[in-house]
Amino acid sequence: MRPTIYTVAERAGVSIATVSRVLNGTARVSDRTQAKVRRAMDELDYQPNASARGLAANATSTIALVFPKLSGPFYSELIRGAEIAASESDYHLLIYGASGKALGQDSQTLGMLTTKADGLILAGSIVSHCYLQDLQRRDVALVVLGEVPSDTSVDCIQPDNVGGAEEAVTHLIQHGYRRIAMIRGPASRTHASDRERGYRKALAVQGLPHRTELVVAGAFSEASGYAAMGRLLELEPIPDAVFAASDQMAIGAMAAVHDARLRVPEDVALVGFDDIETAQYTQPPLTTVHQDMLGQGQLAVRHLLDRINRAEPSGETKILPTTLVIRRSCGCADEGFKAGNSA
Amino acid sequence: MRPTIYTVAERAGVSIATVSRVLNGTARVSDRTQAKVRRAMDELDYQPNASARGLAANATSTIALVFPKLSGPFYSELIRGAEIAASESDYHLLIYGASGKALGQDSQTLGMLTTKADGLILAGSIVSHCYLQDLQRRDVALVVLGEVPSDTSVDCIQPDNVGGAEEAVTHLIQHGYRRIAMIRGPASRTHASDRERGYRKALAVQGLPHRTELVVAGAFSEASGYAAMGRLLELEPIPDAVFAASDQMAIGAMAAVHDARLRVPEDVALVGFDDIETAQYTQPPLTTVHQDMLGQGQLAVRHLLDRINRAEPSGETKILPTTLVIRRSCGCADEGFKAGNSA
DNA sequence: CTGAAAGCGCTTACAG
DNA sequence: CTGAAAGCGCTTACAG
Repeated sequence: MRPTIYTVAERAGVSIATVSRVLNGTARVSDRTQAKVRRAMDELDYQPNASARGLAANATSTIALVFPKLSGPFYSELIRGAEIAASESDYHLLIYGASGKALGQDSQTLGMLTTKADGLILAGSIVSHCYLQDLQRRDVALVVLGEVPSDTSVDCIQPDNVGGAEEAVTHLIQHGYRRIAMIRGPASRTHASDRERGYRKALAVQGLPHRTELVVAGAFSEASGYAAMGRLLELEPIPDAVFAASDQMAIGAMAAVHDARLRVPEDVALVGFDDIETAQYTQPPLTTVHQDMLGQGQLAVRHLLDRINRAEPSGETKILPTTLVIRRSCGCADEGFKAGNSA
Repeated sequence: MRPTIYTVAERAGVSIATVSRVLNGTARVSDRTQAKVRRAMDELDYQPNASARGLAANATSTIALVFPKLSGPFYSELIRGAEIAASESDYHLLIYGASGKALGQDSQTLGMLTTKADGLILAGSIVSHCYLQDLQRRDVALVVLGEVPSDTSVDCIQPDNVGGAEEAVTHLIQHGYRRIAMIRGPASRTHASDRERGYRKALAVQGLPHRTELVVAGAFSEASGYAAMGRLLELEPIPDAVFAASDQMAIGAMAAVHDARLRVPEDVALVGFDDIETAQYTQPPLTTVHQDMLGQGQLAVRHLLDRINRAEPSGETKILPTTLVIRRSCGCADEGFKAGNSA
């Protein structure tokens, strides 16, 4: 039915080895032969079979991107970045969302993915320690996006949580705010504690005291940010600025301020972290720390391809810089949006 | 190195055919043998090779989801829906973003995908007419998400553009608005003209005249919505309500209203279409027509799996219902968000 | 219920 | 520069 490498070889009057060579460019083929083969392929509309290639070459030209749950404001940019970098190298992207699966099943699935793809990118610290070790033992090419158990030696990619937070809080201090609170994330997440570390560091560098009552915990969600801000507004006096460890919490916090008949930034300034798309559209637009998910996706793929191609040693963690995006919630005035946002 | 079906067979003291049978459940195997085989598989931590299976069975258990460009506010929910439905049937999802590729190359890539996946979902009407015909001729299992050339007979899935628009405009009329404008999409898109059709239908049903000066064109982007609203605000009198054919245009329009020192909904009411995530966070929150991208993704995969498994005839187009999400930009009062949005 | 064997469509030493 | 041939790890008639 479908043309195979045999059909092409026959039509071109050469052996299948030769067809394979022009297909892959793995060896010199004379120009004349090459031309004959290409013509035959064109005429037959030949498509090499990916499974056969995968079996023979022991390489699939695909990368699997695994998510804990396929939701949240981040993963779309991540996928886009990964897809861009993958297609640059003629790789394909297999998406797996480990949504509601039991752990045991997950281990099975990761195994399966391992034969469908040449390497795995694990996003959002899904995989428990033992799976990681298991995958490493099997010598699966691997990179983790996000947090990683400290005692494993997997390659991993992270945003600069400490530096980003420090920059945000320093900016608030430069505005003249002195009573700066923080809504932090859950203690279990290293992302959260890194961002708190940045907050403290900024205070220390600028010579401000660190008051524990100004740090309240959230859970990275809007609702938890709303509640946390509620608690901060009961302090006397209320903080003059708040740094939230995620935009979602900042958005919740902003609603709490509105509901208390106060204004951002006049009564309380607010800065978030992440720069999710929504941050541009809050009222006022949210000043926040941009973490480049597109770039992280690209970097993850490129790094993984490196590991697939050269079996280098591993264990490094790459920190991607963040940038402070200044909008209005911090007290700065910005341009509004008719300027940009074309298309 | 890695265990194969031979390793397992040897260890279990059976033939590879038997191992294959318990792996796939394709034929009765006695309980005793089955147990032996399973134990051997466990002990060896055996993972069947996907490429070998693909080659032998001529089926890959994967579906490719192809995007014109992997961006915009929709595709993430679409991917999530597709992934959920795929994993329910033990399929995997291959993501391909036909970003900046030339058309010729795309044809090549679609061919390649065809051997890596058992079926294709084409999102956002990327594929020109001739590719579609080409794919159909090759008998590739196919479903299109979105617009489709009217003279082809591919299966396709669409939101109820006409009905959704009609419901939105009817809601505005019930609010008492009479001078209702529309910001439409580009004429080339059937989505756009379907939504305009719904607008006209609502006016007609409610006995309102259709004034051509109240319909201005946009390009589905924020900036074009901003510009379009600018033109509407020059009319005398200005419209008392505006239906925008996309949320992105509605968001641009809202900014134009603010910049003109007018208020939504007091001076102009506003309704969008799509219900992108941002719509909840505009000020005021945007009333809009929700189109269920998650559901469309799931439906697309299920439909495709049907076609893969039973080679039924094709050509139908499924219309998914939309729902009007009432927030505040239309003039209704809503609850605000501290109620919902937990986690 | 189980096995021997052919075949899926490629890649890649090995010769020449 | 080119070809003959083995092998990748499965599935699936065909026998029994």
